[in-house]
Amino acid sequence: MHSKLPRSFYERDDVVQISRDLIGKFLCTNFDGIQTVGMIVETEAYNGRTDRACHAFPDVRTPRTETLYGPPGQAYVYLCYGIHHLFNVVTNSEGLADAILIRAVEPKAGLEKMLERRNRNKVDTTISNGPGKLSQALGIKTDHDKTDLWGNEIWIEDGNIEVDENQIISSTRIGVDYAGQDANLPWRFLLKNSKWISKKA
DNA sequence: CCTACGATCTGCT
DNA sequence: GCAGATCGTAGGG
Repeated sequence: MHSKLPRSFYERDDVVQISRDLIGKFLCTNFDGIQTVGMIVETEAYNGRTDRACHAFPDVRTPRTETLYGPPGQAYVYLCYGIHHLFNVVTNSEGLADAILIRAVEPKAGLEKMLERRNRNKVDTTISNGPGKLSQALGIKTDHDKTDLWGNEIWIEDGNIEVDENQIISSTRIGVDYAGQDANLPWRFLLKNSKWISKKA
């Protein structure tokens, strides 16, 4: 049985642990009656209070970061480089701006639709091996910012894939050089031996 | 108002 | 390996 992750999954206070727990889970979307599914193989944790790399650090409330301060279990989708829609999961409790960036998925269902959205004609790893690419493949845009993850458009399922702790690799996060020392935090998590990740650890 | 730049991707060399 | 794309956001005047 595949079941949607409950609100309690996102409400926990350790964003790093939740990032690990998301490896192997299924990210699903359903727009206009067409479902697409990808297994999460790469994540990054961002802590709103201690982490310079987080958009909300140290306590920056702006129209954009309001989502991060909102309820856990919602999507935080923002535009990067004016082109890419990056999908994050808000965690912890309301008022605490923690989030997890989903960086890569292994396509599992709705491959035809993913190809169409990506403007490709053949499935290979480049279909979804990066945060901008997977959002495009799954049809996620900034319009979906603040979407609840237990609704009918975007959700995450437990696909009952057993992922042992030693199957998860950690490394430093990508593209956060601006964060000084915090760029060295090992808060990127990868499914070992997956060919669907964005870059090797 | 104005400016600088980004949790990236692609195509070309 | 590298430059260009492309625009919302944040911060300063």
